[in-house]
Amino acid sequence: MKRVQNQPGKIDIIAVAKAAKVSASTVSRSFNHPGLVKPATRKKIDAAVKRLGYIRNRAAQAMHGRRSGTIGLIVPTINHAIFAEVIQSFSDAVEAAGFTILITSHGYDLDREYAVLRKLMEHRVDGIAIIGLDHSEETYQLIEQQSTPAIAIWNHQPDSRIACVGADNVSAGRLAAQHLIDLGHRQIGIVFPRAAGNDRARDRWSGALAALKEAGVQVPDDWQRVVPYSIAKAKEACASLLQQATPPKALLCGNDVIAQGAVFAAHKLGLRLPRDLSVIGIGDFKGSEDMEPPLTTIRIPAQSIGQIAADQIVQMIAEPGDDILRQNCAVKFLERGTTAAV
Amino acid sequence: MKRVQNQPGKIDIIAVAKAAKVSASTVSRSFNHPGLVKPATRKKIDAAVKRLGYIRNRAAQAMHGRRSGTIGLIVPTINHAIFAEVIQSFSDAVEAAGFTILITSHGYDLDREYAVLRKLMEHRVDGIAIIGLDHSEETYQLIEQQSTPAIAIWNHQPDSRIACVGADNVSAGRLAAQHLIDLGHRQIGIVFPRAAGNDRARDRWSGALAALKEAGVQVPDDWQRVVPYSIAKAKEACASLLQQATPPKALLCGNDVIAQGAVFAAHKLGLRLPRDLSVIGIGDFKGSEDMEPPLTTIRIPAQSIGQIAADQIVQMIAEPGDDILRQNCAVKFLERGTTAAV
DNA sequence: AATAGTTTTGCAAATGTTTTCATAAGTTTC
DNA sequence: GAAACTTATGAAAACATTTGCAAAACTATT
Repeated sequence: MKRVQNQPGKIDIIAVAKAAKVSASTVSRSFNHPGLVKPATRKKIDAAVKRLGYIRNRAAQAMHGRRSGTIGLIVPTINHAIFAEVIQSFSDAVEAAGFTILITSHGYDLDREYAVLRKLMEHRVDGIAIIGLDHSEETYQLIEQQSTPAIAIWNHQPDSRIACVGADNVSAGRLAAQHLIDLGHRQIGIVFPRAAGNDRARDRWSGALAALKEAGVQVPDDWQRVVPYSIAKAKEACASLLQQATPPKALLCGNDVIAQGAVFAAHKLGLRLPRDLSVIGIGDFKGSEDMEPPLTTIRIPAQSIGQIAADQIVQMIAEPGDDILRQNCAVKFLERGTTAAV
Repeated sequence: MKRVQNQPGKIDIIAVAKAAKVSASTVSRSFNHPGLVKPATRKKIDAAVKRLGYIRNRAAQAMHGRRSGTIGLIVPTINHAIFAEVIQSFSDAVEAAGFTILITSHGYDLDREYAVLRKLMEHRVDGIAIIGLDHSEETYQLIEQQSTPAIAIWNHQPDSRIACVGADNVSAGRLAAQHLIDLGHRQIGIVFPRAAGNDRARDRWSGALAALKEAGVQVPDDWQRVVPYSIAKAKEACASLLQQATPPKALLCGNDVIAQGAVFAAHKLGLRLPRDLSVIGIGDFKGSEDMEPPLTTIRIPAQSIGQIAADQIVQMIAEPGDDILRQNCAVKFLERGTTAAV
């Protein structure tokens, strides 16, 4: 039995070719190298495409060593203000260049990170962007071995193993601590996220500690808290910290989410900011500026990091080279309403 | 010149087959139907895979009418707390089922939405998830014509053109208004996002207005504001609203972001919540509960909407059917600290 | 009007996998 | 120890494209 058409709904390039009375090669060329086909022919083809509702098959294209047209993005989680911002700007810039992003999250689990990276590679992404520089040896090896262009987003390190664009978290931590010191604070509490698998947090922490040490400030254990990335938990932890017999007069927070929790905790306890307590965050997340009082913080330019990273990876895909590019995006101290001299 | 290998770095299934001294078919089977190949052979193959660092090529698989293993997700923007939450839960559930998500955003532009949808279809996604039910005719036609399983996330409508899982925004709006009315409020201000291309906002608005009308409450133009989705802008607009000669005693906000802006504006003006002013939001975004005071709001269960939608689309991909499934996720009124009787 | 040059097109091979069918290799069973 | 099954493997076709090469169709030049 000869079928009139392979499948009723199956419109492939051959169907288009037939409808336009040309060969499949010409149709393909008309898409990929329009200059090589006569305008009149192209018009016939376009008409057929429209009439039949044909949609090109990237999977089949990808098989020819052509680009898949996708860039893989690996993030710890989508559901945090800070990553949302960088994801958005990265995605916008990458889409403007004609790519689509395949996004995966791993919940700060390095093994899952490796697994999702593998999956992205199965999809033959043209490039990989990944948050941070803290990855398992396996992960790095896979990237190197596959020679897929890859870029780390979010922090800068002069000796990074792969290309990176981001900020220097050590100096972010240092800057935050220095500000409190400059204001004359000596009774300083520290509230940070867990450092394991999170180089951002670790770097900030070490930067802050270094500055504090240089200034001769000691932070007793009672004034330190490790909290997850959550306003509620941070609020709770800060409340308990501040309700001690001798509470600190300033709180240095590992990021703005924690700082927001700290501000709310202070509100709740009836403390007036910045008179009774100074709070400083790191990150300058969306919303930090709009709080009451507006949060003093160290700005990490998420939006421009995302965009620069996108431009960079697109560039690396277009013309692969061997040198590892590293770009440092300056952090910036923003004095707002939550800190004051002691 | 005979090449020893196609390309130095090109490890395909044939290379693996050679290394394991079996045929390519066996290698393929070993991946896709492990039961059909002898354990000993499988072991040899696995060893070769590992040794050569082979990574399967989904693009080539997809060509066989096999699944591409991707699900397309179209959102207005990633960078909003509320979508971030639903994206995250959707993505988690979908990944658990072995899929990866291709994500695109269109910035509330219906034409771009169509364009990104097309792009997703070029990538032969196995299914499509899209936020809301407000789409261009073109978009709907493309979905129907391609017969790709599709689901709308975020709002429920009994007569939706495609499957949907979400909440009823009309009753969310109604509930919010009713609460203020029940508390005895009559002087109520309204702050909403623009309704164009945003059926969520429109529905909430009409629900709220209906409830107000039934209660005989009139809202003068002076007490209404249309603001973009931004804490800063909302804060500003609310501040100006509240600084009028005769300000309202309650603010009904189109979503929690706006409500947060309202709360900060009140703080700034020295108003005490809920004594001097009541504020209610809609959404229950992450963080709303943790504010000071905690925000009274109507909860839209983003997390479970995302998850149900994911399960649903996976199901639709596994066994396509003709009936359109619609699931309503109940909204829930949450009385917290920002509202009080007049 | 024939030649040389250029532009446009089609044929066929190639891409990396899966799958159908056939065959080879093992097991039972009598 | 042969016959009848069962299980494991390989060869080749199929999938939807792209592309190198060569032929065909034009144009320009003499």
